[in-house]
Amino acid sequence: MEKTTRYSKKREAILELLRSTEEHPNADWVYQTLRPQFPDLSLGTVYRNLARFKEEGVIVSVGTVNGQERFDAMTEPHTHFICRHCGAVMDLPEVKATDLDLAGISAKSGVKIDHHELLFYGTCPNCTPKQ
Amino acid sequence: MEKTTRYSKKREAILELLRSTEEHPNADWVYQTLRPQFPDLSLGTVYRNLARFKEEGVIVSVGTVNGQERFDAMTEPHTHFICRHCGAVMDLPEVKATDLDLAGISAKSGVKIDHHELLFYGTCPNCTPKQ
DNA sequence: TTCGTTGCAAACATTTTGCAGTTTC
DNA sequence: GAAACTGCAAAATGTTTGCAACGAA
Repeated sequence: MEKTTRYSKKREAILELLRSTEEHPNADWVYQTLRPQFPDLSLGTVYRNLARFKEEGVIVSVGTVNGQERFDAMTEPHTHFICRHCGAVMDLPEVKATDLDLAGISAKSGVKIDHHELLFYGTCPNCTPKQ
Repeated sequence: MEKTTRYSKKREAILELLRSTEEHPNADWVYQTLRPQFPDLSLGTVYRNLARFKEEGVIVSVGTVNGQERFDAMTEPHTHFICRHCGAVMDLPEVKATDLDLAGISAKSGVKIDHHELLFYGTCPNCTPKQ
């Protein structure tokens, strides 16, 4: 039997928050940010809903930074930059990995591709010492 | 004072193993694989040396798959495919993210880039049911 | 002999899970 | 009222670390 879905104020708030931020947050950031509004929110609920959103495909995992998974509600593939110093994750709209022949790649390699991530690593402007 | 480096048979074996495999292994795979040869090897040593190699730039982290970090001794950027089902990580030599104007990107966005990763996600041939 | 390296086990951090109470429908 | 959802706290998992013993130079 399929599991039906019921409304949940907290789930709605978590997704709203993910959609309204450019932080590419981790679970704890979501938890801390929603706490003022939902004092009885629990970290377990955040994790459960993030996992659910990921399964549903409503959000995407950008990767793991300093041991913590980072999420993005922008699910179309786009490019990210990860600062090794402060751990910030930001969009890099300057770069597009669009001209990728996905069908051709699948055909040649035999893999079925459903998503891709282009990640740049380095030092963000804030962490670059201005001399 | 700078720390000097001393020879270590186990460190050498760990790096050798990383260089000789296409598995893109995690720490535990390295540990398990070297155990027959080094029955007194400890997981802590594996982690310590992996961290060290990463700092030295001799190996690179491909990303985190099912909560475990995966490594690659091929440090020049190249494309990887990650199977969502079995967690296998493999090279995708068909795809090249070479025609990226790194200098131009840095100039436009203000970030300093030292590495990049192009990751494809999906289902590998082994996990594709052959009907 | 010095000090870098390791084994071991304890400590840590993040994420997952079981269960009883709450909320949605 | 049934079943989904949540809080809480305990458990599980991957990784790091302190310390005493070991090994290289």
